[in-house]
Amino acid sequence: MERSSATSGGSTRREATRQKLYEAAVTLIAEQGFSATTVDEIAERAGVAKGTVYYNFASKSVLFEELLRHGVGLLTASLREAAERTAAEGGSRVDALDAMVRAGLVFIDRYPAFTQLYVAELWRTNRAWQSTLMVVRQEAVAVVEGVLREGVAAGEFSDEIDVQLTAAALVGMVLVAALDWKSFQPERSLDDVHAALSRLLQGRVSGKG
Amino acid sequence: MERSSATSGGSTRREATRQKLYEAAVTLIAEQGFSATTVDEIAERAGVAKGTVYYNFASKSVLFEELLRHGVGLLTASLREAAERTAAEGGSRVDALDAMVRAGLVFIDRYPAFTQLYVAELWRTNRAWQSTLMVVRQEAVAVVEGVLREGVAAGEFSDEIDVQLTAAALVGMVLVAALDWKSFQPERSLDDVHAALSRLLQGRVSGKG
DNA sequence: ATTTTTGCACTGACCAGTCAGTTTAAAAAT
DNA sequence: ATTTTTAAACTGACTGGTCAGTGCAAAAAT
Repeated sequence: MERSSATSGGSTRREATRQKLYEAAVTLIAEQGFSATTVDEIAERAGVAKGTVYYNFASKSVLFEELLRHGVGLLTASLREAAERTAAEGGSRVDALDAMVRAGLVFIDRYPAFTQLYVAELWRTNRAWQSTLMVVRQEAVAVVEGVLREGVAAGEFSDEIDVQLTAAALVGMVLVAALDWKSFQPERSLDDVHAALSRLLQGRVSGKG
Repeated sequence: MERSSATSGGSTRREATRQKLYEAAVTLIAEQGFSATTVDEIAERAGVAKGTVYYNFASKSVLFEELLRHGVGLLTASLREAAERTAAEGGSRVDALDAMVRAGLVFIDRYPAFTQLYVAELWRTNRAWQSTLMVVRQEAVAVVEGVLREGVAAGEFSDEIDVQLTAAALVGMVLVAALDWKSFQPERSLDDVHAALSRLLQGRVSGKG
């Protein structure tokens, strides 16, 4: 298991330990919440000594904050990639929105525990990691807002839409539908769920279809 | 003795105390989460001794469960009323959906803390009140599903829509948009937010408008 | 040789739940 | 009317347990 360090000083062993801790923490916190999850549990599930947690992270809160940043970083990158790919392929803004819906679903499909945890913490106030959460939320929502704004500028969307609120509503639509999917109809395919949301997104609900 | 408890107003001493405890608990738990909120805090904010909490509720969890039931009961009643009123006035199913969106917004406007708390707990697993939450969620979503199903039967909605998933998506849309409203643009009026969501609901996003 | 991990004992703060005793107010007795 | 009785409602100090974080010497990995 030798992994030569192409990058500077950063040790690979340490990184692997941190990754194990992220994975252990994310599922436990998703299930139980931050306060109800103990550091001993996290260490045990990660197969690591408690001292190692504190060797790698300053505190339980810091571990959680870095976990949040890590996870949302993945989501944001994925959304951005979807929007850019669509644009490069000459798709419309609606196509871009649709591609982002799918990217969101793929993310939630792959990291359901992280999504649960994120939703559970997002609207809390008076918490230590409040500011981290705000920053990280804004990065993700901003990608959606960007596409909406471009669409309005290009005359593709009505200039009467409320960009900020509409972005929030779209994110909510995907988030809640996907969590419902995972919780109550896990046997359904991603394509299936995507198709249902596309229909809603494009207003193809009314009418006999 | 004979506490004349049947006075329909429900204004026995005990009932008043329980109400105070609900109000104290809902804001604290919304801010901090269940585990991070102590019974001492709840008692203090309610202006009551800790023992009183345990005189009125079997445990901290039971207090929370009854709080959940209480709150979702209000929401469900409100959604149902909105749907029925619209039908009685001869409105279409889209009108009913729209009225329910507004009822949801009104509820969140009035009980923002409850909404926060509800969303934060809804998708958690392995929690004591899991089953309570499921039941209570289903009651609320079922109202939306009912309207969608009627609409499909009446040919008002496409028979290709996925009722369950669409209902979840609609609930999510309103929930997330409203929490965003309260968190980041609290100065906006309810009508304003409602208008933005109506537009999205009716697919009036694409096009120059 | 240095970084990282382990194992484990320890501390001090914190907290859910208990319980013996006190207050409240309505009913019964005088 | 006034006093006495009763049961429900409430109080708050106390207990037993839990948990984040520490300290450190030895071991393992690089």
